[in-house]
Amino acid sequence: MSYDHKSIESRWQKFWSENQTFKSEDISTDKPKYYVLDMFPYPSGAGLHVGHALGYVATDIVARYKRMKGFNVLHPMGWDAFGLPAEQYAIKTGTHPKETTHQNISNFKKQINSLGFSYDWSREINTTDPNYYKWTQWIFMQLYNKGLAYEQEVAVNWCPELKAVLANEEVVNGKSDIGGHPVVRLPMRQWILKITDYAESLLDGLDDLDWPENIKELQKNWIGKSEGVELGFDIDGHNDTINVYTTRPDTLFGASYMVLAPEHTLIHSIVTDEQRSKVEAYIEETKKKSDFDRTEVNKDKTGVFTGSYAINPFSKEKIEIWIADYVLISYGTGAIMAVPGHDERDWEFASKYNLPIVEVVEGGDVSKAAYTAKGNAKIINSSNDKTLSMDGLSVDQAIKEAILFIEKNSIGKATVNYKLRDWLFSRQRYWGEPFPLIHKDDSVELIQEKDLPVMLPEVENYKPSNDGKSPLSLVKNWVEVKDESGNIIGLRETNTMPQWAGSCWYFLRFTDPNNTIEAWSKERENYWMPVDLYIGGQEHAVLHLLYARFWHHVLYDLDLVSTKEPFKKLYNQGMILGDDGTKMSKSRGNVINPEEIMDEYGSDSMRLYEMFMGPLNKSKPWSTKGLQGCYRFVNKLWSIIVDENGNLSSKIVDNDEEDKDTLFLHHQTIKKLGEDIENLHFNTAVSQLMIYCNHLQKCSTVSKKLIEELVIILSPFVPHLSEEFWSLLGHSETITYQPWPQFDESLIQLDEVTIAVQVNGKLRANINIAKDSDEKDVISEAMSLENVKKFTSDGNIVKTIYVPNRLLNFVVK
RNA sequence: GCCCGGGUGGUGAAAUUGGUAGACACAAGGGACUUAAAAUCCCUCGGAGAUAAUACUCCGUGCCGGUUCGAGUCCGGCCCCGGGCACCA
Repeated sequence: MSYDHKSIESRWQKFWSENQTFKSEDISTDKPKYYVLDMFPYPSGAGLHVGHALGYVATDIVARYKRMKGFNVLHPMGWDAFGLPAEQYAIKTGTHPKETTHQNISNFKKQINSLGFSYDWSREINTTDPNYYKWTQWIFMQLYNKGLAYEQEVAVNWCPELKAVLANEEVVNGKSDIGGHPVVRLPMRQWILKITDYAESLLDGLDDLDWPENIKELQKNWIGKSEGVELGFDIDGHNDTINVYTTRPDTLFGASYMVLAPEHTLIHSIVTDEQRSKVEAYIEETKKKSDFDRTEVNKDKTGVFTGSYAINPFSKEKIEIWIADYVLISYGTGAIMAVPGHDERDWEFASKYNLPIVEVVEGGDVSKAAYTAKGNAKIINSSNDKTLSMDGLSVDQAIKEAILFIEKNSIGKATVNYKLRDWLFSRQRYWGEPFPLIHKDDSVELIQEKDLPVMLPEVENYKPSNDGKSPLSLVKNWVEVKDESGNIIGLRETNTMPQWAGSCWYFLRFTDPNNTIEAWSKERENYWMPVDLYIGGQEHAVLHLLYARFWHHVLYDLDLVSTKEPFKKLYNQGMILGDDGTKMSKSRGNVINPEEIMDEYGSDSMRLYEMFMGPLNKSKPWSTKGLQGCYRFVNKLWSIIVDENGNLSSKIVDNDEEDKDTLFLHHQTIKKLGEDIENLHFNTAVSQLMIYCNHLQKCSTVSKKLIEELVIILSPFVPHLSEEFWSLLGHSETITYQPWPQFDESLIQLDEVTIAVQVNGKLRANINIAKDSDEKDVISEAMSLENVKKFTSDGNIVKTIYVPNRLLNFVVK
């Protein structure tokens, strides 16, 4: 009988579902816990992608392995279902996003189940379910009460095409991350979360995390901490001072002009009548520019002189004050001291407008380019009788000296700045979580906790308006909040929360998904958190992964969770490319549909192949030929264990006698599989299984005990097939909770080893000799070989290097 | 420009972290079985040379140099590819 993957796989999927095989204990008193999590998907209409499967197979193998190692495993799945596609589909067709979402989820779930994943479906969650978003709103209330949510008129990233405001993280090169539509700056009233309050905390927490270095680096760069000093420059003839932020106070003597951002409020009071019209025209010009145009690095710098002067607090010289859009109002103080000698941007600007360039760090030629060396570079031209002298100091020393002087004379103080901006948290959208907020006259109030959730109302029109009002603003009887006698007491906030809100805490809800009294019980949270292993794509490096950490840090400070960091170990799966080596896309026609693959070859083969393709974190091209190789392997396994009549093969015997080679491979395979799964090196685990099975195929008999252990270690990779084998081997229970077999280290040791014999580092011969032979014996054996003699006879052996059981090297001169 | 990754056969990749480079698989070629095909099984498979020989020699992990008895692995300098950030003072 041939291997019929369809009937085997559907039979065991049904068995697992009916028996709730993978249900975790809420809290186990005798088993240690292991929480292994996938980044839950947005259930798109396109269905499951082979790239989804890659990460899910990896976590499933770990989950199944840990169960066999005696852990109480939490391996849940859910749906991050609020989001634009369902809403855009609703605008086009009038179908309620709820319906689209429902259909997509059931399709996704069907596809996920057909891959044989061991999820505990009793914990399934859906971010659009009021029983879930009730608690998303509740967490927002905690943030609000802690003073971390505020409303402000701000220049926002408005996308006219999507008719929505986007977060900085969602804007890429002046275009929307989703769809690539142009984004412009517009002032709008918005809800903002003070993530900047947690900049330091988020930076600190990274140190102890077992995350890929590049992701940590990405977050570090995004937070963008810089240490410097904020100091005031007096304005000549005014009472005001201009505050600037600099990381190079050592170059203060070289500050030969100043620049204010065009939005800077001081401009109007310092501009001279003579320059006023030019300055105002420039400000107007700036307003018209998109953020993208303004931050384009290679564009020509422009600016206008204000007519006023400031006094350099170190040199006491009068320097011109300009405005220019290369200075950003949103960073530092919105004003800079310009040091053209040692800053490329300032140099470019000074050259264009003929502003003085002063050399204060020795080593370059400031008439040709800015000289930006730091560290030990020497300070020159930096002394003044009235203030201080820094000549001869290194840059590092001068920075310290300058700060000391600045603080002592109350000119300014040492300051830390971050590139991270507060998180714009409202969207003019229907398909998102409503805010638990009511506007009353001039104030805003949270609703009562007992009134949660604020339900998303039914609407007829999902289209946002052109002026940035959410479709919810049209639902009068929802917006108006009335008291018992029908008087309007306030108006609901009509913006909704961004897509990221639901995913900021879903891993907490999985620990206690059906709790109706609280978001999670402290006890269960304490038992399960943190997530031990989190696998997903790299695209969330500064979005979901930073936002979720932010919320978690806040919850920790509020004593609502027991760990500061939510995800102990993070691992990024690589991308699966099309067989042409490019990204899979419909337009290229190189998309592989997992359903077709599973239909033809079975999900066990597909799982195995995705793991065998290469290292989990690397990008690699799909090859259906490669998959067929795994299919061949699976069939080979079948032919070893099952005979033509579908019974257990007669070569499997109850005899315990085994030859050394088989025992060696058997124990080596158990050891290697365990190590490889722990290290997420699934590709080498699969190849070890292939090596072992190639050997077994050649054996005339194999003991049943070995086959049983083999089937157990196979089961995380090919779970359906393994259950089938397990039952053929005479077991009625699932294989899921069989203990992982022990390996015997002594059987992995060979009695005879091959030692490479080198002369001057070049291989000249191999000798087979008893393991742990004396160095003397190895040398005399080696010396007797013709080829060794040939290369050693020309000179004297000056040195002999012996690596036991591995290598012998003669150094001949 | 700055910060991360990464360059190994025709292809996906291994290499116990300084010790026999190319495991395992794909593709290709040859053979067995078959009327034939599929499936399966066996053999060859980095390059060059040499041989009766799968005895042997030389070259080979992006390029150049260094450390070492010995380098894919460590150090210095480049080149190329992928990703991220980018007028952040």
